[in-house]
Amino acid sequence: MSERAPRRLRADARRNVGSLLEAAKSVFATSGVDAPAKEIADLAGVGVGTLYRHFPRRSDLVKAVIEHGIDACADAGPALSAEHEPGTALTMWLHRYTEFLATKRGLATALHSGDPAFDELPAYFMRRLGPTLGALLEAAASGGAARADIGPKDLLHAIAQLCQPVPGEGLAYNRRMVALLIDGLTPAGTRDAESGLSEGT
Amino acid sequence: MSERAPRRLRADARRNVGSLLEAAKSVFATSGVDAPAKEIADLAGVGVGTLYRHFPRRSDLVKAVIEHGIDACADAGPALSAEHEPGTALTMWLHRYTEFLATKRGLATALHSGDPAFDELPAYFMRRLGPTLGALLEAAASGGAARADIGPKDLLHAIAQLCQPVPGEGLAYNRRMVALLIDGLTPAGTRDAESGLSEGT
DNA sequence: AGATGAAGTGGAACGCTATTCCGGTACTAT
DNA sequence: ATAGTACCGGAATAGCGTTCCACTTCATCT
Repeated sequence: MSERAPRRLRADARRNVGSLLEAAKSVFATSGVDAPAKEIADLAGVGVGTLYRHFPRRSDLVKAVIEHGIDACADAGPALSAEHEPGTALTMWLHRYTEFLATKRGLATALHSGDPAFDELPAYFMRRLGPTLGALLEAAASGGAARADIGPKDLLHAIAQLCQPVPGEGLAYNRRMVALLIDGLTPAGTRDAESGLSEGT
Repeated sequence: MSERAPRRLRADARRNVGSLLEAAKSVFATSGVDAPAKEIADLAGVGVGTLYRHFPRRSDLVKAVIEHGIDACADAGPALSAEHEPGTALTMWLHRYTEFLATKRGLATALHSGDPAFDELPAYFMRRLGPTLGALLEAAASGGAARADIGPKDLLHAIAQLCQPVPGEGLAYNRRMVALLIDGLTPAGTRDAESGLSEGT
C-alpha cells in the first residue's frame, strides 16, 4: 500500500533516468510505443543496459512517460492561475490537458491494451488531476466565468472520452469536439479568444 | 474502388486461406494480435511461407479476421429473424454483436493504432452491419418490441463505445453496460429472458 | 585528499521472431 | 497422361529484446 523508501538514486543515475524519460517521450511520439529500445537508449546517450536497469519492462517506461505527462499537467494548474484570471486559466488548462491526451495516442492505446501494469494509472490520473482542475473550476465558477454544476471528475472523463481516436478522423476532430465542450462550460458573454475553435500551429 | 478480378485461386490455396483465417482468429483470441506467425501457421497446418504469401503484412491478416467476423455477424441477422420473433431476434443479434466486439479486444486496439491499413474498415463495418441491424430494428419496432426513435448507426456506435476496454474492469463490465442499453431499447413489458443481465457461458 | 566498496554503466552475446527465397510439389488444363 | 505453372514448405537471413558481467564512477569513511 505505502511507498517503498527508495533510497535516493546516485546523481548520475538520476540524470540518466531523466534523459531516458525525455528520449522515450520523443521517440514514442515519432515512432510509436513499439520503437526499438536501442533508438531510445541512443537518443538518451546511454547503453541499452541502462535502459533495462531502470525500466525492466517496456510498460514501466510507458507508465513513467504517462505519469510524467500527468505531473506536468498538474503542475501547470497553479502556474496558470497565478498568471491569468480564473476563466482564462481554466480554458487554457483544459486545452493543455487536451493536448496532452491527444498527442499521446499511442500511449493511450497501450494503456487500454489490458496490460495489468497500467491498472493503477487511472487512479493516479484522478488523484493528481482532480484537485488541480477542481481548484481551477472553483475559482472560475465563483467569478462567474464557468458553470458551477459540473465537477472535475466528470469533466476529466468527458474530455478523455472525446480525445479517443475516431477512425477516419484526425486529431483536429477531437480538438474541435473538446473546444465545443469547453464553450458549453463557459457562460455566453464570458468567452474569450482562448476558448474558441480557432487553431494555433 | 471496384473489386479486382482476382482470378480465382487454386483449390488448395483457397483451403489454406480458410485454415489460416480460422487459426489466426483462434490464436489472436488466445495469445493476442502479436502472437508469433509460426504459431498461426502451425495451427493452420501450413508453412510460414504460405502465411506470408497470402497475408504479406500482419495487418492484412488482422483485417481479414475482422472482416470475416463482421461478415459472420451480418449473416447472422437474417438467420436469426428467420427463426425467432422480431424482438427476440433483435436482442439476440445485439448480444451476438457485443460478443464479437468484446472478444476481439486486441483487434480493436490494433484497429485504433493508427495504421492506415485499417482506414477503410470502419466504412466496411457500417456498410455491412448497418442494413442488417436496420432490418432487425425495423421489424422489431413495427411489432412494438423496440423503440422506433433510434437508428442502426447510432446503436452500432454506442455499443462499440461501450465495448471499449475500461482499465480496472473486465469484459463483464462491458457486457453489463450493453445489456443495460439493450434493456433501455426495449419497451418495458416486452422484455424477454434474452435481454437480461444473466450470463450464459 | 585518498582509499574503498557499492552503485551504476555499456555493449557483446544469446534467443527468439519476422520475413525472404527458391527447390520441390501438386493442381489444372489440354 | 503430360506439360506448365501456381503454390507450398521450411531453411536461411536479418534484426530486435533482454540478459549478463567486467569495467567505471560516485559517495563515504578515515
